Formats: sequence, C-alpha cells, structure tokens
Amino acid sequence: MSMNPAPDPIFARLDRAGLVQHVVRLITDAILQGRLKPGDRLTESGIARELGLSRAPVREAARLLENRGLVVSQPNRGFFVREVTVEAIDSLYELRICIECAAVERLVAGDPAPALIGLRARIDEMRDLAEADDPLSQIEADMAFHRLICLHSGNERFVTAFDQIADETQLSLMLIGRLYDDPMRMAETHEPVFDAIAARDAQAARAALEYHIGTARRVVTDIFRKLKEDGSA
Amino acid sequence: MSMNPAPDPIFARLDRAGLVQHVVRLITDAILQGRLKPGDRLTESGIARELGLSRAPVREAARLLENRGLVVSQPNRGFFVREVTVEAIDSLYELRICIECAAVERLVAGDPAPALIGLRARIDEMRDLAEADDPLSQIEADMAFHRLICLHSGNERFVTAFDQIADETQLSLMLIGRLYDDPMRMAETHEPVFDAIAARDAQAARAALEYHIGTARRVVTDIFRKLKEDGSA
DNA sequence: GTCAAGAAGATTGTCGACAATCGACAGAAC
DNA sequence: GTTCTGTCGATTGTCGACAATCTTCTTGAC
Repeated sequence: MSMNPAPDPIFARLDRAGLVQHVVRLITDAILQGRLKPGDRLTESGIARELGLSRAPVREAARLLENRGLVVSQPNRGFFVREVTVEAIDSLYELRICIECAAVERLVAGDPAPALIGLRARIDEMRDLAEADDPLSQIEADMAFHRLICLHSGNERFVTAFDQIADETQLSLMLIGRLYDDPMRMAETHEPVFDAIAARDAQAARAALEYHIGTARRVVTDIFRKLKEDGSA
Repeated sequence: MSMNPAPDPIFARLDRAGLVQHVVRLITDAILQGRLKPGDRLTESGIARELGLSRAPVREAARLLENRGLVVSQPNRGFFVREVTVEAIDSLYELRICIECAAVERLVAGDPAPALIGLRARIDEMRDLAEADDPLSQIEADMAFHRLICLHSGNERFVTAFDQIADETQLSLMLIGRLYDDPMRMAETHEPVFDAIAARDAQAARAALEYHIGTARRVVTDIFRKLKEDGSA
C-alpha cells in the first residue's frame, strides 16, 4: 500500500486530451474576436472540414460552449452564436453582483493577503494596456481580476458559477468595444475595491464591488441600447 | 407581412428531440434513487448496450450530466458519479443562499401574486407526502418550491443558475434520506418564507429564506458528517 | 515476499457513413 | 395572387468500427 502519488513529474503532462479543448479555444476566440457574430450558424461539418477532423470533437466542443453560454443549440438545427440582448446583459450583471459580492465578503472574512498580489497585478496590467491602447486585452485583465476574487473566496463553487457566466460577460464587453472614453478609467474603478479588501473591511468591500459592477452594468446596458438603436435604424 | 403568430395550437408539440434527453432522465433517476452510488463508473459501452443504442447519445447525455454536476469526467477514463463531500455540500448551500435570496428579493419587488399559488401548492404537497411517508417525493416538492422562487424572480438567469446546482443539491438530500425526524417539519419550515413573500416584505423574505436554507445547511452537513464517520469507522 | 516490467483486456477518443429531419424552392389548386 | 403540397439539398442525429489509452493480470527478477 505504498501508493506512490507523484513519481517525479519532470515533464509537464502534455495535453493529450486536448483536441476538444483546442476546438473550444478556437471557436471561443473566433466569437470573442468578432469573426463569428451573434446569430451566426455553426455547422459541424463546416468547422470539422476547416480543421481537418471529424464532426465528433467539434460537436462536443459546441456542447461545452453551449454550457458556457457562448452558443445556443436548437434541436435538429444545430448551434448558433448566442444573440446578446440588453435584457440578457442586465440579468447577467445582476447575477454577477450576487455571486461576486458574496465571494468578496467571504474573501475578506478569510485571509485576503494571498489574493492582494494578484489583484494588484491585474490593476497595473489594466494601466499598462490602457497606455498601449489595447482594449481587448484590457477586458481580459478585467475578467481575470473578478475571477481572482472568486478564486480566493475559499468556496470553489463561486469560481465555477463565475466561469459559467464569464464568457458571456466577456462577449458583451467585446461587442461594445470599450466601456469608457478614458482608457485609464477601467483601472481606476477597480481601486476602491482593492483598497477595501486590503483594509480587510468586508462590508466596505461588498459595497465597493457592488458599486463597481453596478456602474459597469449601467454603462454597458446604455452603450448597448444605443448600439441596437443605431443598428436597427 | 401578415405573420400569423399562432393559428390556434390544437395539438401539443411533442418532444421529437427526446433520445438524449431520455437517457439523461434514466441516468439521473438511477443516481438519485441510489442505484448508482457516488464513485461508481459509468461505462459508455455498458449503458449503450443496456439501452440498446450506440455510444454517441449516451456520451452526450453524460456530458450534460457533467455540467449539471451529477457526474464528473476524467480524460481517457470516463465518467463517474460525483463523490459528495461535506465541504462540497457546504459550498453548495452557500451559493444557494446567495442566489435564492437575491431571487426572492427581486420576486417580492415585482408582483409576487402569480408565484404564491404555486408556492402554496408545493407546501401543501409536502404535507400530503409527509402523511404518505414518501420522503423522496417530498424532496422533489422541496426543490420545486425553491425553483419556483427563481422562476418568478423575473431574471431567468437565476433559474439556469439554480438548475445547475439543483441536481447536486437533490443528490445530497437523497443520500441522507430524510432531513427531519418529524416529516411535517419540512412543510413547516417553508411557511415563514411563504408568509413573508405574501406580505410583500422583501427584507423579511430574504431573511426568512436565508434562515430557512441556512438551517437546512447545518442539518444536512451535520447528518452527512455523521454518515461519513459511521461509514469509514 | 516485494516490486518492476510486460501482455492482455477493456474503455475512451476519433472517424466515416447512413438515416432522420429541416429549410427553401418550385409547382399545382383555388 | 395566395396558399398548400411535394421535392430537393443541406445539416443534424445516430451508428458501428478502428486507434489510442488506461487498467488489470501475469510474469519474472531480486
């Protein structure tokens, strides 16, 4: 009963289970970069042909993307890139507030120290990317910041819940391009949240995060409403 | 451009997309009825042979069950019925509190009237099932009650979030058999929640629901801890 | 007796093919 | 001109088979 658990992992275990995951990544990128637009159809055979593999892994990847909310499926009709509506975004942000606020409260109740390093790094990253004028990467840093809060909450289920809505959130952000006219704004709006966490004030942290996400919610929905009006006009 | 929207639907739309869904149902029942125990392996070929169909739909059903949390998959090793730990249950209930409390608050903020009928019916159902001594069906009525709150919250995403943790919650309840010694207790513990909703008091409703789920959380984890101790002793 | 190496069996990952279903178009009936 | 019906092409749903991988059992050395 020796049970050698890890006999010296010298080489990183290369993703031999990676085909499906790879397809997921490819489709995700295509959607988030706008090469696939909301409402577009994803034909299994077409994607399979382009990638030079069979329909099975493509199909499985599509199912995974469905559960992550990036695509929707209709029986006997296939997969489509999810249509984004103002109402959906609003609902999404309401759920985000509910989950992330609970997470940050729990984070501060525990030991926030390990999280602070990563959180600080993300904010600095947003500043750098603002100077580099790279709004897309900035959005990714934003998502990473919020994910870190869930990750260090001590309740791993907050992370899975966050992940299940993260992609759709990111999609809505990518669609509108940029949130604020001043690229530095994004980093600034995260500072109060960071400060409250660093001060180990659970109530203040919750309030700051709720305000932060709530503001983003208003800004995003407003911009999106305008976009829709122009689009359908 | 006449666009007749619904020219008298005489026939109910029959589920033509049923095979995978049917398999999902079968496996779900097997797990929730205890015929498949946590840790058990789900072999695609075995299930496919038993059901008299190919592996494809079985595989797809397993993937769906994975995202609903009832099974977990390991690359190149297949699917297993999810192991339930005390920590997982505790995390689960914490997330439930966070989601359902937000849902009930929003429900009361809107018009709670349409929800009340269904909620009342579920509580009555729990009483009937207590007399009939049917704890399994009672658990289903319990889940239905909580799902109704999310359903009538006005934010459909609360429902999807709830559904993604509902099966696992139900599994933990099924595993411990019955929550309270007195079967009537389950119905009783829902009354304060119902009353607060009926009174249209959002804060009271949130508090009542938080107390209700919080109590269940303590009871379930306690029972489960005892079960584990006996099991491993 | 313990442990490592190898063979055999079982199971998943992937593939190409067929059947069922859907959407669009053309033609007939009114 | 409008509406219904039948056909056609395209796509999904399902299947059986093969290759890659994991598990288990056996074998052999120490």
